[in-house]
Amino acid sequence: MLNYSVAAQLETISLEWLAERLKVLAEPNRLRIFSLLMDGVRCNCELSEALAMPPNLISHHLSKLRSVGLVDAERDKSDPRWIYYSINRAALEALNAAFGSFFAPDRIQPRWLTVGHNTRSAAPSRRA
Amino acid sequence: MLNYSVAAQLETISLEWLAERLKVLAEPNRLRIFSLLMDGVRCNCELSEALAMPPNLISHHLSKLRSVGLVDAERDKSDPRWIYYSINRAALEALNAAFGSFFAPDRIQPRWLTVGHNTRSAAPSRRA
DNA sequence: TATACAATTCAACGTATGTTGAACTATTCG
DNA sequence: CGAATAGTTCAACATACGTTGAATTGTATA
Repeated sequence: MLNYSVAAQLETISLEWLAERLKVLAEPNRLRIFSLLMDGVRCNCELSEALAMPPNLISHHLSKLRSVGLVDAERDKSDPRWIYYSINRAALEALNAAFGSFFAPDRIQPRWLTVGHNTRSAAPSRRA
Repeated sequence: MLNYSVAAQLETISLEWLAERLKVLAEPNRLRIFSLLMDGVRCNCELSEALAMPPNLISHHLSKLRSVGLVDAERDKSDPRWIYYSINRAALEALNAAFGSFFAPDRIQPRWLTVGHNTRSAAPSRRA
């Protein structure tokens, strides 16, 4: 099949795509920041106070969240010193879709399902 | 409120719980192993061959997946050298539930929703 | 103009982690 | 018994990463 390698490559891409986002989210403090942002747009100083973390650390974690598009930033128009951070809903929905499709329990297959269906058995050949 | 700190602690626990699992999953090779296990129970040697990775590395990643209960192991009764690995469906379902509830797009709140609802405004006080 | 404030950037540190290669255990097969 | 097989464990390495403290940028305020 000609499309096989393409499909395989696409799956590889989406797998890397998913891993990259999970890596960004797989950190307790970033999860806390993310959760506060879910409750509403926040600035660095608010997050810093709420989580008792220095502003530069908040800034570091926010940049990671922004690097994968999950968080947006917008300067205050009346006072440009302030930057408001928010969850990018489209990015979050895309992540949910990818996660749900990759980790869907219905994907789990019993071992011996395809025995005899193919020249290559579902069980490993016990001899070389 | 008396239950507040308890609820906060519970949320902290589940947040750490979620972060721990995401950390285990946030690795491309572990995602590949997990995906193959979704297709059916596999032994180390099968995974090793399919992913072109040394058996000790597969073993290392499998132990990480097992450490959070997402993967089970079972020895072959007729030949104890073989160990069959499989996805723990209950653990996967629990993870899906936690992920879906934490990252549900409907949780996203607009910034100014609770203005005037509390003594503490949704906006940070611009002065000390 | 000098001070205060929001936020980022930079350098440095210790720790965690994926990968590699070799050694080791346990069981089956010739 | 000796060789082969499946799998783990151990030591070592380079890299990635979260945290800290200080310096820097840009804007508002007294």
